[in-house]
Parts: sequence; structure tokens; C-alpha cells
Amino acid sequence: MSAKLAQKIKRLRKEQNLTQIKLAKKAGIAQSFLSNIENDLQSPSLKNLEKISKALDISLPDLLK
Amino acid sequence: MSAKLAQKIKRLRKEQNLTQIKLAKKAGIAQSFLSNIENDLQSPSLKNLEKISKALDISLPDLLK
DNA sequence: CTGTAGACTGAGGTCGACG
DNA sequence: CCGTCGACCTCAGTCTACA
Repeated sequence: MSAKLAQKIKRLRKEQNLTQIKLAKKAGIAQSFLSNIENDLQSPSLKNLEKISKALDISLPDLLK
Repeated sequence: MSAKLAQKIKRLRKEQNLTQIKLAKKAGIAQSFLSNIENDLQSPSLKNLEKISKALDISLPDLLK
């Protein structure tokens, strides 16, 4: 669906030297779920997107651009 | 959770003279579900938010601002 | 026209393990 | 460190109906 979002999350995570486990923990979601999101296999809910954007220190609208 | 989004959707819908049924149909979702979203009783998925933003002729990031 | 309710299905999401 | 798999459970989202 939205493959760009997946790539952006992965890119931002790596730029901040975070592992999937660290980011997942920071965002309060499961690592396996984060992996699925980064590979565009699952479409997260608004709630979880907000958590992820906060964990990446970026606003939700910006994350979706 | 995000009450502002709910209000914004309702506002934009009315500005475009759409009923819940019309907008729901245009977005491909159920009217009862749209009602719940507009009253902040349910948190939609990314997928459905995209559908709604398109039906309202607004970009998803802008809808979330 | 809208809010709400009940009953239902499928997707979102967890946890743990492993190559 | 990451991708994936299976078992599991919650909730998003459906439809129909009604005040």
C-alpha cells in the first residue's frame, strides 16, 4: 500500500543508529511487527503510527510526507 | 486519542455538503464506522484514513495537521 | 440525517523461537 | 541483527436496523 512510509521508517531508524528491537521497545510495539511494517507487509493503525513517529522524533504528518 | 482529526473530518465533510452516507460511500467505508470516527469513538487504520483523505480531496499529511 | 446497538469476520498486533 | 512462522487474542470494520 504505502511502501514509501516503510522505507522512510527504516531509513530514519538507521540514521539514528537504532536496531529494530530498540526502536520497537521505544515505540512500545513488537519487533516482529516493526519488521513487517518496514517490509510493507502490514499497515499499522493510527495509534501505532503515532507511537513510531514519536519514537523517531518526527511529527506524524512529516513522517507521512 | 486524536479528537482533532475527528472534528476536522466532520468539518471538511460539511463544508463540502456531504452526508455521512455520501462520504462513507465515496471513501468505501461504512456509515456507522464514519460516525464513530467523527465522534472519536474508533481509531481508524492508515488504509482507511487514506481513503477518507482522498474522498475529502486533501492530502493525508494535511488531514493530520 | 445521524448515533447507536448487536452479531459477526478478518486484520492488527503480541509473544516466543529460530535460522 | 533481522525476517519469518505459528498460536493466540483484541479490536477495527462490516451489515442491518431503529429511534
